[in-house]
Amino acid sequence: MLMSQLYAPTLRETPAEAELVSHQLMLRAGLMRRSASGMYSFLPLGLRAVRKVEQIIREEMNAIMGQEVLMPIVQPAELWQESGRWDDYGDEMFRLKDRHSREFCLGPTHEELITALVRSEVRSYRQLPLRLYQIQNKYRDEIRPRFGLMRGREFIMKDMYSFDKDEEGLDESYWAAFHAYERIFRRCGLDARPVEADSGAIGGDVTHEFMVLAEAGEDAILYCTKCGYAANVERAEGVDQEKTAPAAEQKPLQEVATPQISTIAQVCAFLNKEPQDCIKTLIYLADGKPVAAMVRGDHNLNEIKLRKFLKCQVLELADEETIYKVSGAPVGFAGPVGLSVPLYADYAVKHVVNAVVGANKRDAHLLNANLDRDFTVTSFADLRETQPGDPCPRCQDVLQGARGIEVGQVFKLGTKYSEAMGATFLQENGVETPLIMGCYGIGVGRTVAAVIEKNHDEDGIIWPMSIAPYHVIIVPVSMEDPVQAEAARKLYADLLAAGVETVLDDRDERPGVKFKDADLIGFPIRVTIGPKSLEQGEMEITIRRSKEKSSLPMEQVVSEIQRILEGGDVK
RNA sequence: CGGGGCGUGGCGCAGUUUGGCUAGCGCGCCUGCCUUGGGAGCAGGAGGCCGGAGGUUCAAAUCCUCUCGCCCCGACCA
Repeated sequence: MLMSQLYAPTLRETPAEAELVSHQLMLRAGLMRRSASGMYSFLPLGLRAVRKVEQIIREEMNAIMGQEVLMPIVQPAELWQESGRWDDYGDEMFRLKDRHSREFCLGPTHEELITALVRSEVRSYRQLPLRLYQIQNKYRDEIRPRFGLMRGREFIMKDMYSFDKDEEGLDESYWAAFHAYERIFRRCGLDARPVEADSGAIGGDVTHEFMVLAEAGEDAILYCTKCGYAANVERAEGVDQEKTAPAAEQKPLQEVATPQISTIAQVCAFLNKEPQDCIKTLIYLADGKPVAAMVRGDHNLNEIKLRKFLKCQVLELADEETIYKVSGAPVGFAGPVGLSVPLYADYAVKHVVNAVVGANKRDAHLLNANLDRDFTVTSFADLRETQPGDPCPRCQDVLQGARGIEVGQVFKLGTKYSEAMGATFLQENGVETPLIMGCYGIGVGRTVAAVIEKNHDEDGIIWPMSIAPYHVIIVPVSMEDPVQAEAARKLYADLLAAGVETVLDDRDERPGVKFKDADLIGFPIRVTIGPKSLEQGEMEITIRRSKEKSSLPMEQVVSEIQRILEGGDVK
């Protein structure tokens, strides 16, 4: 490709719309442009990187017996009504009607479609296992799109669906996908670590997310350096610890006036207490019924855990009116003493002695509240959000915290969709059984963004060889000089002939401009052709990542580049 | 949806508080000269219904009302 022809409009200045480095660089390097909030057009360079990631994914999916299919973006409402998700998905689903007023959506995912596709064709265990995948645009009307490709409303996703005859089969499919993911991300030059995760709306119990550790990541994860445990904070288990400190003496319960003081921070400042001396009592509506949940003052409640524990569909913080009705006080003064609704407490609450709690009375708190003496709880459970510094649920060592970009997730779905949609097969013993499913997604655009997030410097992108839009850029210092121009064109032709993806910067620009663009776009290898070295019959190779330069005789350039390419990535 | 911010040539911004002359600056773009190992220099030039609609006024980028879009923080998610 000739640089003069390549549609890669680079920007000297950073567009105001971008916050994240990866987003800024994708715009500056001319990889993509925004068309609407959360929607992007890929330009040639960006698309080439995307295609390379897709190709790696295809190879690894095919290697585990995945077969590629392509399903529509526009999906009929009926299928979603069958699974119940037409209502569950809510505002996040892009919905539309055709001219006959029939309802459709832009697919946010494809479980329904694939299940429908398979149920009409798979009849027997002999046809299993079946692993189908597709790479397709998906649509979610995100509440807040942000960070360029990290959270768009339109995004490219690979998803594979597995269908097995039993749990063992599902397990095999699951781990095959799991290990394929490890290979995929490694090939993309990413260190993506699997963490235990919550399955969210998709359903299922066993699931891992693949996280690229990065400050820009939207997810918080916890991990243990000793035993290797790693989990999303949404999922990370809390530990029911034994009491360590000797029991302090229980002081008498006492009510204190706390006018206008309702948050933990305010209470602590006012009463000269520490957050861990307090117990937070939160009033929730679980499927419409009020319940109370308690965590220690320095802890946060994990709503996912509470919802699972209560086995309810909808869990939301109670409105002011309900809180008043339940606690007899405005928001901020609820406490366990004398509360009549079911009361669930996090394990850590067990060990708070002489706690500060709300008095269930406006502008008042209680000092020295103690479990059993002053209040009882309906039951204890793991309800808090686990945080860095907490003990590891596996080995009790200290958990570390980090932020991560979720580039992929694997789920064991079980029979949620096959059952709802009647996708069954006949087992060997003739019994009709729902297919056992798994699903496995990778955000392709997000993966590209994560690669850039982890591979850049102040000058621009540093592509790993495996997904670089082009491998090599040839930069003649001046195309005006016929000797340089001739040498550059010859090298260009030779590299193309050798199958090396090459761009020749034939623009009539000063060398500085060409170097800056080359660095910004991030070609892994640059060949500089200048008058001085050319006199010696030499050219100069610069490695983008290390900035390492070496001059060598021009007839050796092609073979040297091939050597570098065969050596895999240039780190 | 709540909170905050922003819409002025392709990009980055000033001007808006306190209405007033032809709407500026840097970068980019076009032409010419010159220059050629890290975003050169000089000269000339093109390009803007100031997001949109309505209103106030002799006069609106500037004041008022409504509206659309975009970004950031939060609740949701690959």
